[in-house]
Parts: sequence; C-alpha cells; structure tokens
Amino acid sequence: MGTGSARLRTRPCGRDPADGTGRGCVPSSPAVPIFASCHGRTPPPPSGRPGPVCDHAETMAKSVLTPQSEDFPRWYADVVAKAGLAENGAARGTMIIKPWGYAIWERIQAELDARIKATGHDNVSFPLFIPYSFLQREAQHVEGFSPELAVVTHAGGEELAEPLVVRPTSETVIGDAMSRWVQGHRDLPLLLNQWANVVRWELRPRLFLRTTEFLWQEGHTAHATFDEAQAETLLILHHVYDDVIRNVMGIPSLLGRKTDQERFAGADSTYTLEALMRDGKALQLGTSHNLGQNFAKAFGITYSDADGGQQHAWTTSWGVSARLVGGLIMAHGDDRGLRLPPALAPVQVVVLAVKDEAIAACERLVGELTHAGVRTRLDGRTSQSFGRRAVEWELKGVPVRLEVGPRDLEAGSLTLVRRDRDRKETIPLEGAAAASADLLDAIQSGLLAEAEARRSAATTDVDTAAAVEGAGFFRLPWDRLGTGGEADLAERGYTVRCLVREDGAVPAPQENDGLIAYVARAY
RNA sequence: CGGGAUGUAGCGCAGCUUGGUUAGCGCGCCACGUUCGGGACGUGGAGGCCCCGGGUUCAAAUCCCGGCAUCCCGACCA
Repeated sequence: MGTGSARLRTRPCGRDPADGTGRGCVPSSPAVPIFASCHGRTPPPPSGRPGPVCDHAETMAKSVLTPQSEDFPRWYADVVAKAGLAENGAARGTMIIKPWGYAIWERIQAELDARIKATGHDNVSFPLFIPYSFLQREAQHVEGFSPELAVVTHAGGEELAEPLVVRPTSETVIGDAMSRWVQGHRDLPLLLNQWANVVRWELRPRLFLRTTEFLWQEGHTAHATFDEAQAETLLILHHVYDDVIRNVMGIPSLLGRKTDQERFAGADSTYTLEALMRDGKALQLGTSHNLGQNFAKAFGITYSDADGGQQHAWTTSWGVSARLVGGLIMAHGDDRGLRLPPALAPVQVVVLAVKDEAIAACERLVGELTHAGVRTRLDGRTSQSFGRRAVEWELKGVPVRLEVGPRDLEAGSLTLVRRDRDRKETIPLEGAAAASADLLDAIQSGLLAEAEARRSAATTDVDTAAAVEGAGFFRLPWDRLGTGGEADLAERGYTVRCLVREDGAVPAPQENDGLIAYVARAY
C-alpha cells in the first residue's frame, strides 16, 4: 500500500510494524502527543498518499467542543449536552438527567450507599411535603432557607389551612420523627440516611451545579453526647465522602470547617469538602454538620439517660448531591470531553467494531472482559460511521476503547486507546482483555495525580487579603484575615472556602487560633 | 425586582427595515445506494398554530396595541 511509512511516523505503534510480530511498541514508546501538531486543521487528504505527518490522527484532534481556554462555562455546557448527560427541564431551573448522566450518578450513589451502610446507617424515606410551621421551629434554619423555599398554598382545589413547604432539606421532618423514636439512651445512636430530591429556588441555574430541584443523599443522626455527634460528623467527612470523592472519583479535595458566614443554617459547625476545578474556581462537593442540640431542642428530641435524667440529644446531618457529577466533569474533563476515572465509570472499556466482520471477535473480547470483572460495552453499531462512534465514546469519557477492524483481524491485533492520554497503541488480540484491564488502575491513579498536581500549582500562600487575585486557592492566616477581611473579600467575589489547621487537619468546632483560611472564587 | 435582548421545523438560525410567489438555510430525521481505521457521500423525502390575542390592510412572519414565555447583566445556596 505504501502508506506504511507515513503511518509509522504518526503512530509510534503502527498497526503493521516492520518486525511483523504485531506487537508494536507497547512498553517502550514514549508518550507521543499524536494530535498535538495538527490541532484544528482541515481534514487530511485521502489516505493512500504518504503526504502529511498526521494521517487519521489529524482528524482525531478536531474538537467538537468549545475549548476550555476559550470559554470554560461554554465548554461545560457543551460537554453536558454532547456527552448526553442532561438537559434543561420544561420548568425553569429543573433538569432532565439523561441515561449517561444518570448512570454516572448511579455509580456515585452505589459507592456512597455502600459506605453509608457499612458505617451502620439505615436508609429511610421521608415525605416531600413539610408543614410550614416545622421550618419555623428553628430560627436560624427558617431564616436561612426562606428565600429559596417553594411553598404549596393550594391543593385539591382549595387553599390549604397551613401551607406546605417542598423540602429544601429534611432536618425538620426527621427531627419531628426522631422526637418520637428516641426515648431512652438505648435508642441512640440513631443513624439514618435518605436518597431524595429536594427543592431550593434558584435564580441562576446551571445543570448539575445549581438547579432548583436536585438529587442528593441526606444523612441524619442523633447521639447521646456532643463528642459522639462530632465523631460522626468527621467520620462521614473522611470515611464516606472523601473516600468516594478521592479514591473513586479521583478528585482531591480540601477538608475543613466553614466560617460562621458560610455555616449551614441551624448548625453549630459545618465541615466541607472543597475541590478545585480546571478553571481555577472552587466547588463545594459536600458538607457534614454538627447540629449541636439546636434541632433537638426545637423538636424535643430527648432521652432518659442511664441515671434517669432527661437529656437533649445531639444531632448531625450531612449531604452530597448530583452536583458531584458537575464536579467530576470540571475536575477531569478536557477539550475532547469527559474523562471518567475507571473506578467510577459506568463503562470501563468499550469495544468498538469497525465493521460487521469484526463483531464476533468483539463479542469474544467483551466476554473475556466481563468475566474479568470489567464493566464493558460492545459498540457494534456499524450503521454509524466509525468516527462518529469514536468521538461519542471520547465525549462520554470511557477510560479505555478497543477498536477492532478487518485489518486487525488479519494481523491478530487491535487498537487500544486510553482516554486519559488519547494515545493509540496496537496490541495483540490475544491477551488484549487482560492488558486493558491492567491499565485501569494506572488511569485511575493518573487522573488523581494530575488533579493533585494542578491543585498544588494553583495554590498560593499570601499574607493579606489584598494579595488575593486571580484563580486558584489562596492560603492566608485566619487570625489575620478575620470576619472583616472575609467581608472585604466577598465584595471582590472571593469567599473563604474553609478553615484548616496548619498541619492540614480539620479544626475542632470552636478552634480558631492558628488556622489557615483557604480563599477562592467559587461556583 | 431594575436594565438589555429574543420568540419562525427536533436543534441552531435567516427572512421583518421597505407587507405581496409555494416561508428558506445548516444540522438532525426517514428511504435507497455507495461507504466505514477519527463526527462519510450522493439522490430522493418527511417535517411549520412564523409564541398567544386583538387591530390596520385587498393582502401580515413582516406594521400597530396588549399579553405570555425565555435568555443575558446587578444581592443567596448541595
């Protein structure tokens, strides 16, 4: 054919290597950025001419999305639309989560749910409607939430005697139930969780990040002592949330305590996980609250202690939402779309049959991979062009793609593409399942390492609030900043994302001396 | 709530200033054929309450009045 040399130049692992072993150069080839030199150019001339260096790798670079560097919010909207994650609902601020977006959420849910149960919590389901009066029982709570409440005043064709609130969160209804369920100290701790939708009226919605209705998980617990409640608050923060977010989703986050300004309405102290997105803005991924005895007092959650005295319980609440999907997109996504960490990906390996005659071989591969415990999908939609399908899986962020075509079958090989690097390799068909499964761990840790490196490069130590300028995290002494400095920063669009001890640990509820404030612009 | 803009095919838009053929274009969709190793091509086709209501006129997507809806810009939140 005469195209061999051109191909070899563009693809270090050309499918017809001179040694004829079909092995290409899997272990030794340097990380060649195959599309770096031809980004965004016009399509290559018809193949068969040993002309330009780029061959088909050139079109591989053609971006379907607005580049991140050009307009990050637009890039985000493009990814959500083109990867088929979600779209706007008919009513303002609502969201339709599409199959791929929901599959990602279901994976997050599964990982969280397993850990929530493993730490002794039981799932329950509480009502969507809450009597308005419940909200009013806790002064801080109503005050914090009333601007974003959706209130039902009419139903069944009549005006309601007492309006109903569509739950913005469930501390109040659950507090009411707890007051009946908790009688003696033997009923404690009471460890509950629910998966639910909640409604908070939003003026500026953004798919996944801020919508009027959203899906989340909310945990609610009651304890006999402050210390137990505090231990629960931090257990969830570290061993449920951070474990999933870091080890499954591959996102490093800062764990710390919120300032009084940013505290949850009704909490004594709020702990948070804050992650840095690729545009240098911070995103709050989850919160865990020590509610002290505020809700116990408001709802009469009391118990008889071992000495027969009546005590108020100590409660906590904690939640993460489908916003995590938004965080995932913005933490890992690149100009070609989503990049899913394998531990999370609904599909870890997609096997793409270039033409019909490759389908049987693909089915065998899918069988081997599935047998090895890899979440695998076959793409045998040969009525659609190869390119369209390749782009689609790239947008969707599937970590590994195996392409099998007629030429591969002849050579006993296939093409492997890893999404984290967008590098193509030709490997033998024999053992390909095992080889691609082995890659998953490397991709997982690579994405986390990349995000960590990006964050540390974007974190700056400063001495004064005035020095806070631009993107990324700014560290400065909380003693020096104070509540006044916090207010000044707010006017310039910056917030104190969280307070952390000098040694990186999470501060105690009342601890205030020697803390570091992490400041950033946030979503 | 204040300011700016937009409603025309599933999506993105043109047409409106200066009223007048059958309301167009791109993408998508359907059929057939050729293709398939990075968003294929050809031919044919389907798809419209021109946001709603009124008015002006022989004639309104186009002009006038009134609604409604959506989007963008200024104070909060998983």
